[in-house]
Amino acid sequence: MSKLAAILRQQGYKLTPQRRAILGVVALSQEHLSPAAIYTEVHRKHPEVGRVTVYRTLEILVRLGLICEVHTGGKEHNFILRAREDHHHHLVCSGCGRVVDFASCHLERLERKLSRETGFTIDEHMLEIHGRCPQCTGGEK
Amino acid sequence: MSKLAAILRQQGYKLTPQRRAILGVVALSQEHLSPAAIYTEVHRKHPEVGRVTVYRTLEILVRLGLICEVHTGGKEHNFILRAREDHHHHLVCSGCGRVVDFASCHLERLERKLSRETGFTIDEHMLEIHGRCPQCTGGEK
DNA sequence: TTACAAATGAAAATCAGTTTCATTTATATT
DNA sequence: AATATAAATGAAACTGATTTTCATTTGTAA
Repeated sequence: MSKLAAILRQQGYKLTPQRRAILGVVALSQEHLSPAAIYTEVHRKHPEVGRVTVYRTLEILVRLGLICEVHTGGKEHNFILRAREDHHHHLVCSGCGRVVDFASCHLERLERKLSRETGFTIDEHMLEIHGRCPQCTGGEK
Repeated sequence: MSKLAAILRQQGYKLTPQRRAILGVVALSQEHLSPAAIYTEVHRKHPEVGRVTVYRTLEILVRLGLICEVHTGGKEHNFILRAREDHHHHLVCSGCGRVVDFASCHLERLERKLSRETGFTIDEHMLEIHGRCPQCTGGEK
């Protein structure tokens, strides 16, 4: 039984085949999780799993703090596995859409300063850098 | 003629009664603006103004840089009046939606490093910090 | 086994936002 | 003031993600 499954079980949730399938995909996912992507992936192997169940399972995972939502601005919800220690951001090419991850953002100093000056408790930050990759730099739009 | 109206006019946009009404509400608003809230407010006094026009007007204001979007996580879009023309970011309270501007982000070093390592030409960055303001820190939700 | 609360999924509902398109209108030009 | 016309409007239909409803199924503890 996977680690995620064990935690669910332990918290009193039933371990259905659908949930197992969803947890499997979530656990393996290295990227951001959108409900749609998870549904597509899960549904390919287990056509008996419905969209609603994906949403409900993600809801549970959020409630248990195993994944957390990132607010990317689009209309989809996006989640990331919380266990992952590798906090990272994206460098997006506005030419071809290529995305490069990067980890170091060194915003801690800034966050501490802001916290001190405003009294805010800082939870998270969203950083995205836009530019053009080498292939797109010379060219058109 | 209000300042916002003058700018619109100057940019070649027609000054319709609907737009005047919307600009009036936007100009007075101290908090962040959701399309729904603006529609409700405008529609109370001018029932002839439709939802679509609110969306379209907000779109223009964004295009002109007079308001900018903040990502608060809900499904609604949220905008704030952009008083300042210089580069700045937002610290958003996830409790009450209060927005504090801040200017220093010191991402130049990071951008140079990324540029060197990836070959990207960096154009801009998007940074938004989320947390809870002093009033919302102790409490519920 | 059995009992039953929990879980499921098809379909309908919601909700913010967008698109379509026939009609109206602000504004520049006579 | 009258006219021409591109821009603007709004009702209604649409979209796409998410949520709700509800009849049916199913883990799991007893």
